[in-house]
Amino acid sequence: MADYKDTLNLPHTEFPMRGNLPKREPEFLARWAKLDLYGKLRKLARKEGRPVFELHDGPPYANGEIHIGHAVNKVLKDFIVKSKWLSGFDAPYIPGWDCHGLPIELQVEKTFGKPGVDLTPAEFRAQCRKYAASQVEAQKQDFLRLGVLGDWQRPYLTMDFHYEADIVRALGRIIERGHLHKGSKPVHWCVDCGSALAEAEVEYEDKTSPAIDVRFTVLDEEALMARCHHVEGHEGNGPVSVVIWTTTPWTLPANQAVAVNPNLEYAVVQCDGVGDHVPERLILAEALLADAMNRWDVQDYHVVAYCKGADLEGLKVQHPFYEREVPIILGEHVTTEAGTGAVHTAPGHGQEDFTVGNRYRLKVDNPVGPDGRFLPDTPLFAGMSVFTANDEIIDVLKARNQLVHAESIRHSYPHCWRHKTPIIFRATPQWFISMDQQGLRDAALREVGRTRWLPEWGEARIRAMLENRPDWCISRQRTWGVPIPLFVHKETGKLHPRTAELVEQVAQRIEQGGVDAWFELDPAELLGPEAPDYDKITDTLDVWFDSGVSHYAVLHRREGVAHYPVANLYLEGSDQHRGWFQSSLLTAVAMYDRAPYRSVLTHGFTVDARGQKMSKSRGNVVAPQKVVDRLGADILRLWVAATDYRAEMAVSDEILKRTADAYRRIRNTARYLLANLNGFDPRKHAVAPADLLDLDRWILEKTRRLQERIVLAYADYEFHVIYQELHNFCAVELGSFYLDIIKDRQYTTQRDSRARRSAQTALYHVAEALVRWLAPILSFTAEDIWQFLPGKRNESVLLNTWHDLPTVFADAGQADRALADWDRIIEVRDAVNKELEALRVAGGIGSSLDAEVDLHCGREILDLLETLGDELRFVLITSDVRLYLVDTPPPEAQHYTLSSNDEIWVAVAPSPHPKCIRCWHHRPDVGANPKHPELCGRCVENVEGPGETRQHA
RNA sequence: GGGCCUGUAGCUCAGUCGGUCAGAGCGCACGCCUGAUAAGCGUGAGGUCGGCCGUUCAAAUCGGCCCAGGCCCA
Repeated sequence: MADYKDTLNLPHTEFPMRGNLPKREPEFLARWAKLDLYGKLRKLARKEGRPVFELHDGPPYANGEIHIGHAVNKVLKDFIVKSKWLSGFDAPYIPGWDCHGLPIELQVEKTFGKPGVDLTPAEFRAQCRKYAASQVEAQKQDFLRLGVLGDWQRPYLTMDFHYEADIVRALGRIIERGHLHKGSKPVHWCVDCGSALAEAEVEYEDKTSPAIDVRFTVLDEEALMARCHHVEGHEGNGPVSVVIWTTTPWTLPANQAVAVNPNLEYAVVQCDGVGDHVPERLILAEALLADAMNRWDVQDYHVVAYCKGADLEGLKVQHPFYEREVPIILGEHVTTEAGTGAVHTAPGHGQEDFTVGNRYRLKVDNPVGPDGRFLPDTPLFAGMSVFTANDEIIDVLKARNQLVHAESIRHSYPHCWRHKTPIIFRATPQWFISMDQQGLRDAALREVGRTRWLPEWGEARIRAMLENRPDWCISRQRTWGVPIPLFVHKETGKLHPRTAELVEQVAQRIEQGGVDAWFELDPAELLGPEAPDYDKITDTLDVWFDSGVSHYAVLHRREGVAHYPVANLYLEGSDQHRGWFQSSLLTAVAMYDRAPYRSVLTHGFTVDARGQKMSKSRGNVVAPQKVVDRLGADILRLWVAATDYRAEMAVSDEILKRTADAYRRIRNTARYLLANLNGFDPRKHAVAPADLLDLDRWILEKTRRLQERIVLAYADYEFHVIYQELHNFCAVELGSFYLDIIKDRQYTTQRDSRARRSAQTALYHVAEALVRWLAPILSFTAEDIWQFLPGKRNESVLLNTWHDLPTVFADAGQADRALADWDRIIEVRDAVNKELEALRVAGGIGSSLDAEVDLHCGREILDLLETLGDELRFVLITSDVRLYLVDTPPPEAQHYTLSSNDEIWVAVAPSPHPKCIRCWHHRPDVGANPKHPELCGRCVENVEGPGETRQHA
């Protein structure tokens, strides 16, 4: 049997079928690094004068390994940046890190001990700086490994000296514009440390505390009773008191109000013998009435009136031992979990009290000193330690007949992690950025309206937060942070009159020597002889302020960008509505009266297959490093692309496996394109659009239209749409139709025939387009493909823009008609396939080429199919097709109605003819040429004649 | 407890203003091919559209309640 294999044009490529990504991706990373791809792109952009699109990076915190959420965030940004490059933009990307703050301090403390105790603050800061740098380096390696393109040589770090200096300058500008406010706020306070504690330094342990019920006597009984609904018409008798319950009697000297829940039902209860008290009326939440009476051991009581908590607002009550009238206020934080439903409120001693107190403009009184003792001017309790004062206060209450009941309880209470001693809440002086004193809130809300929020609900979210948020407390009492470099007059408490100038001088010093330049500064250097009159503030800034001014320290500073710091896009997780989006907005509005971004895009959090959050304790964490090592970064990237990131993003082994399946399909499709482009030189062999076969025009038009959708989807950040389109294109249009059909033409026609070159021309354009579509997402794989594509090309796919696909139809109308015709042909093919399958199951055939088809058609569909002539058999991949105008279709023919309402009857049968060993079609003319007894006529012509011609497929 | 959001086949996603049997690809099952072969092709089976109650001639699509989950607060 003669072998005709070498007369065929079989596909061939060195492009490997398997990606072997974990091993090969690092090779591409090395290429890109050597090439300085990012630098080259920037240079190219400048040369071409491209418009800038700036995605400004939100800095991750420089502590710990990156988790999958970091990966998602950076990969999404990378999709956008790369797609912008391909769309012809100059898309700089400067990655950043957030480097100051408590978590790093805690890490450093673990190793080196406490600042000011085990090492000097300056030494401590040096260690923090070193630690942060090491974390940045480690995270950078992981981000790089994901294939994220950016200026990794020069990232921004909030601890860079110039960044630190700009933080100070930003603060200076905000102060100049009148937003700074000095106030006080309760913080966790350890009386043994004599200092504030951060949330992370607080441990909860059981503690025994007094629990007391205290009378706050209502001053205007009539006003109260007027607000109530009375029971049985009588009002009861005796004094009226609201009863509060507290486990911290020592906070009573600072009391400024009594809070009730506006939605709860309150009862006025006639009690004629609580202890040995005279007849009286007590107010407490109805839901807690039975509990309280039980606690107080009172059997004899009855309700004389009811009211809603909201009805009590504004009534005045008498402080139990001071000459002080305090109001009843409303607070949702008041619950019926314990107590009386009335909460004594001391804004200086509790977070919630502070918040609700702000609303009512209550005084933030703090009679307790740093050592936990009442200040000397505190009546009754001066000098006493708060915990020993508890008993004293109970005695005073008793003596004044204001104590209803006292007992002890055991409950969970915050303790200092160092001393293991109970801590207190104590108001301390702090610095705030005022939301309202210079209209910051309103201006910020206005800017929210001028920003595009994606998804749209982001606007409602941040708006609600801004409307309700309190002033921004920007001061911290920490070591590793940027100083609030202010001088405050010892007598007047006022800022130095030359503050603006001084801040700039400090900034310049910090620019040279980092934050230590302030901490080590002798005030006399700046203030001269005035120095003794001023306090040098040693507070540090909230780290949210650090990252919040990146629009100034990064965008504003970078050359080549417009002078105002407005980024095209910020992109972070949806938690940043409270975090960075807000801190950036507030600082930018405070400094410039405008938002730092035009658009804000958010993504959801990663969850497991069941939609539950990831945590070590649940054991459902997916580590990006593991995914990269096992499957490759491109698989991780493809998963990110495939998932609609606006909601939660589910990851699991199965999901990643499916992603890897999809990857393989895409990769193999690309591989097959390359394999069929073997020997194709686009400059020499490309067929002019007018000379292309119909089927090749079809795929080119399909490709052109798909590209339009893909480019649009990139512009809209709809990556999951791209994934679906791309995958379907590979599987459906290409895999099961176009590529399957052109195999015959590719393999059997002559190497340089128009038939074959036409298909290669189409394949070439498809490949050129596809590799670019892939590049932002499957960056490694696209680069891999790029190296194998025929024709002269530059070093990286990213150095190009979307492929300019040829127009193959005269106009859109003609293209529409052609595509619609092919849709009908595909439906005919589907019908034929069903019949072939039936025949195959019945054992009549194996390959579809073993069969012949008889098609009985209505007039219109017949006309359409006839235009393909003999080439219809290639479209159906059968050995022969016979067309009939429907008359009386044979009984074995199956009837089909197309969606166009065309009707066809399909009959298939095994071909009676011998099989051509070269093209595998069964033809009557096999063996007609004695020189080639096993070949069909067309193959003979292709082997040693002029070669067959094709028009359509 | 509050604000914002999510819930369509095993997986990832479509389902425009409520109206032809709820779609696609993958996966799965079965078959074919062996000239894309740790590939490719064909056929097929999978869904109470989270649940309940309403509005409507008609709801995955509108309203209410509930359940599950997420982010941010309390």
